[in-house]
Amino acid sequence: MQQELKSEITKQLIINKAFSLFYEHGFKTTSIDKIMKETTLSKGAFYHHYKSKKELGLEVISLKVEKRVVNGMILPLKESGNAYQILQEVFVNRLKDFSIYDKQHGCPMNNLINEIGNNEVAYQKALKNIIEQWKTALVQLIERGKVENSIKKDISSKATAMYLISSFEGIRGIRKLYDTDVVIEEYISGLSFYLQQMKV
Amino acid sequence: MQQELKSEITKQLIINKAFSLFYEHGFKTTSIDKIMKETTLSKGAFYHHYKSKKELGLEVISLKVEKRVVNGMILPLKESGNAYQILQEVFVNRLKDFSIYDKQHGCPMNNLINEIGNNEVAYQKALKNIIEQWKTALVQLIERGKVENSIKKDISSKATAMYLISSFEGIRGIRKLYDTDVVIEEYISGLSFYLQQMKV
DNA sequence: ACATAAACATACTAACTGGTATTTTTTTTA
DNA sequence: TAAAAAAAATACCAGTTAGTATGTTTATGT
Repeated sequence: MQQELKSEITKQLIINKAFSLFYEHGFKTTSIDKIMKETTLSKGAFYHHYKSKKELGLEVISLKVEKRVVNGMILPLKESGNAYQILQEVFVNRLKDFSIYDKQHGCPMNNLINEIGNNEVAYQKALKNIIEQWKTALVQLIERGKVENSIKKDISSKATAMYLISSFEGIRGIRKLYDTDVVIEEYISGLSFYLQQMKV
Repeated sequence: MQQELKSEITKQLIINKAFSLFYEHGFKTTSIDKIMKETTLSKGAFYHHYKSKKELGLEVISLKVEKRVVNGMILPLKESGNAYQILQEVFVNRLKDFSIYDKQHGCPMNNLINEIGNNEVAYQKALKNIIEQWKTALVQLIERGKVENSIKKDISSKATAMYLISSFEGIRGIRKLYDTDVVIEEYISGLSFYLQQMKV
């Protein structure tokens, strides 16, 4: 039982270090050696817990990357309150709350989508799953807004959800190229204008 | 003079093959060996024309990637006609005209932004330059629309331009995860709704 | 036609890659 | 407490990486 715990702790250590390195340097250029040097464990330890780099990648996506999006962008949508206001706050606040590091390094999910999104079907599915969760939560919120009469009834929830997600992920990438927040401020201004028209 | 031409032809050959391989497999995982195997020339030939992979990467960005965006998204904005209509057509038609291959592989620029956009300042600058050109062209078109009275005068051109670019690049990435055009159709629907509100 | 230089080829290096085989250490169980 | 099993370490492998050193071939200018 103590062994089981130890194993779990080691796996978590590997996953956490792997996520950080993938985020900082990309997936392909982060080697198992580099990850294990960070954990101060050996390569043998890695291949005892994981059968391949691919398996690790999938765990990092489904545990770390997904959790980040769920906590930052999905759960806040499910809180009670005015749907329109929640929509506005979540997108704007999240963007403003990012650290400089996170702004410079973009969205971990979006980085992976664009780096390995068309390499392996398994990665594709894992990443798509996150997008679908996000989309579903947005659609639910928008539908809620229609019922409570804070959002216009004639707009397409799915289209709006998809457009919101696209623009958010897009700006997260583009911001990486800049060293100021100007593009983010412009994005927020464009977003606000977009949101306003769906306000009832 | 014949030599100069030969040199230019070889460089173009290398750049073209490099672009295709970067687009298909990503920048980091495409080696000089793979590129030169495609050209049926040798590694010696490569290092005679380029001093490093980085130098090649920068040429691919400034020649091939930039040209693609200029031809597909920027030049069409400068044609005469109703500004609002041009905006709508360029974004929607471009997206619909992509081949299956291009949909599956995303936007070459966006792929690079997310793969190497925070690695090297040189890459950052080259990619940012393309975004800035695109943004400028969009701002000009929107301003033109305001003058000719096809676009509302109270909207921010810069914010709108940035929001349009963000969402376009975002959906190009997300589409890589899917095997149907559903997300693209939703995006177009969301975009149309966004555009409608700026119509005078 | 001959020296010069450009274009390209061949052979190599040292570091790094994902992964394996084997051994040692630690924990569990009977 | 001894055998079994899990956790981790060590040493290795074959293939790949960007880049270099040193050639050979081809064009150019005199």
